[in-house]
Amino acid sequence: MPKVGMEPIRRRQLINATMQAIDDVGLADATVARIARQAGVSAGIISHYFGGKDGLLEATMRQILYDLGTAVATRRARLADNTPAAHLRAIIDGNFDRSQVSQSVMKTWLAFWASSMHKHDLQRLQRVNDRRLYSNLCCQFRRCLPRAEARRAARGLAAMIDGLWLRGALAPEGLDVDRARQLAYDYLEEQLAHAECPA
Amino acid sequence: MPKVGMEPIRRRQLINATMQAIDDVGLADATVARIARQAGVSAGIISHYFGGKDGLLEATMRQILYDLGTAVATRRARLADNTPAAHLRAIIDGNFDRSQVSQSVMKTWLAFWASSMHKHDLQRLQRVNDRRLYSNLCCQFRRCLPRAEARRAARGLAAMIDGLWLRGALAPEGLDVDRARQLAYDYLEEQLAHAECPA
DNA sequence: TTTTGTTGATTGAACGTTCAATAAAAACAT
DNA sequence: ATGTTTTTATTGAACGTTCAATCAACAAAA
Repeated sequence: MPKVGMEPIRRRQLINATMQAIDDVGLADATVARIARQAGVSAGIISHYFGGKDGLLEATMRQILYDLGTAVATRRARLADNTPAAHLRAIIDGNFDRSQVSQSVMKTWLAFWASSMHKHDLQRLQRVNDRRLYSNLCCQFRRCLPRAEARRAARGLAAMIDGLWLRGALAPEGLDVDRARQLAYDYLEEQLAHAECPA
Repeated sequence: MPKVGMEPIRRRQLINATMQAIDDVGLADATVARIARQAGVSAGIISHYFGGKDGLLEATMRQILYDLGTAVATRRARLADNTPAAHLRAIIDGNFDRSQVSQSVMKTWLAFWASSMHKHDLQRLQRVNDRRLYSNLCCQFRRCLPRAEARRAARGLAAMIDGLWLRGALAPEGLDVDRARQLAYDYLEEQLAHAECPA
């Protein structure tokens, strides 16, 4: 089976297998043996490509963050108009696309959230993402709100997005994407209602 | 040291030690040895009083849920007036009191959230709490909103509360309780703005 | 003396990592 | 084309560590 250029393939395989394993049995029971089996490879290969289990978990979180960033960036790139509202809706959409709003990605997110509070490497990654969301929101609100109110609105919308997302991850029936997005839209509109927005 | 009636004392000690250990090193590294050391007792005592580690973790989550329920119930019991708004504010207050908004409780909550997705016993507990919050909110909104809109408002406010709470748990600077509560209040007011509320 | 509470060494299972062995593809030589 | 060597990819058994659970022994109160 050995061919050249297997590295990117195996890395992707193992990252996907990690998410699937976390979805299946949770981070605590996602052993290297299970992940490897899920990917259809041997356990030793994980250390070979990622240096160890920690490296694989970090790479998995990086992948998720990258996918999220891409989802947001893509929607902001092809925007109908340049209004703050359009940008903010694109950010909301990106966060609720999340490459895939699959159960496995949401569960993995939640597992990493909990884990990142004590693993320094993961915490760094998580902070970057958190700040990016807040800063993107704040930047757009700032275009039609005073600084203090822009911050307030950004904090509120960020909390709303994460909250909808969290409850979707925890609910057995899963996340109703359209309903969640609508609630975020509604909140956004209220925040902009009393603002003087440029066209 | 052995005296009669140690059971409730030891149980409380070990539950508190569990939260402290989770705060210190996370659920994954909160071993029975560590928890027992934190409580100043031997490791064996955990199996004696809780049947095992799982029993201790479930008891810890139960305690947190109980404290939350108490915090909400207490505030709803001594209400200035009987308006939906007053009840809803009491629910918000209770959720942001949470007996203590300490880092250890928030971290423990988050750890249990992640864990509850794969441990059946914890999932049951978590669902009960989730439904209780939603149902309490919905019930009050229902007093001045049509059913569909009451549900929408309840979902939104629940998401806002959990989201603020989640972001507070993840933020290194911790949760700014007053600011979070104010954002929840603001959202509540917007939801009630277009409603016909009884006095 | 009996009961209740507690200890901590021991046990066995499970885990991540390592590494010698292996196998196939690629490169090279003929 | 064919045979040979080198490189790359992969395996899986063995190892050392860590952990939760157990239980015989013990201590203090009743």
